[in-house]
Amino acid sequence: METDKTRSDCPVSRTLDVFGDKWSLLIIRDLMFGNKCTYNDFLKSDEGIATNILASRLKGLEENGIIEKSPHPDSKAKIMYKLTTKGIDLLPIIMEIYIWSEKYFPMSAELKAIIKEAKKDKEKFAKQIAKGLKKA
Amino acid sequence: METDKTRSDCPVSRTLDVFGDKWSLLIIRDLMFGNKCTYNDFLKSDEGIATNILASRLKGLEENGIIEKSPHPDSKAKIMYKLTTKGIDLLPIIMEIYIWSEKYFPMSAELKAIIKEAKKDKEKFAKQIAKGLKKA
DNA sequence: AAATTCGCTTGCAATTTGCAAGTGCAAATA
DNA sequence: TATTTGCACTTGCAAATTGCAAGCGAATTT
Repeated sequence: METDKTRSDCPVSRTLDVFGDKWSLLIIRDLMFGNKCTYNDFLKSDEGIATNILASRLKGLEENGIIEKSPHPDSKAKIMYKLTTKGIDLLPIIMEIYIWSEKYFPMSAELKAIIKEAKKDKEKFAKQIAKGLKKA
Repeated sequence: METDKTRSDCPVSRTLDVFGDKWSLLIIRDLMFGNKCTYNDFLKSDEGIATNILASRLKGLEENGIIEKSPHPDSKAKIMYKLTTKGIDLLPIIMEIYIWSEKYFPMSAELKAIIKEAKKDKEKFAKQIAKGLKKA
């Protein structure tokens, strides 16, 4: 998952080099829907990512312009990671993963309800979430 | 990318264990849009997947019910891999990857045109492709 | 002043990858 | 009929990546 592994010029292959990896996708998901934004947030999150892997994925995502660092409002010791526009544009992909996920795995009624809502008008839902992510 | 790495019961995490990996996604993509269906098709395709990795990914995808083997009409020596319904349901995800890809990577005018068409009515496009995949 | 929190880095064993070569069966060719 | 080719893998091995625990410097809290 480091940069520039493919010599393939296939755009999809290049795209998957950027974020087509479980941990990268989970980080992106956490940023979009998990209310998580610091290194420790990601580290402590359910999935159990190892600290060095987290660091390497954050680096990769930043190098590829998907996320960026910014000062955390609470403290100078903290760093806030946030999605760039390029990263926010991944929303529809993550949404479709959730939709597939709901069809094939058990899920809380709460989450099911949100997904049901999202499916009703995907674009509207995406825009709403994107707005929230941009203003932050 | 073998089965059951996560003890996490997060459905998205479990989903990404099934196909959240560059090679798995490229195989799925090849099955959907690449007109590829045999081991050698995948092996010779642009991305340059190693033969052992290909075997392991095919195994994983089969175990997870995304693809299945079937006899090849041309020859008894050949095996035809095809997407199950569960696999075909991944179409919207792959489509969104293409759409993102088109926004951030150079791409042939031909492919751009197809994506433009797909964006006009995603559901219709998906249904069309799904129909083609099911009948085969 | 001391302890804790934060965002990492480092070391190391274990797993996974990538590459090349090989295997066993089916089918086409000589 | 004998032989070569094509197909779907498997195997061996070096190199890279992972997962885990421990450590580290700067900022913050006590």
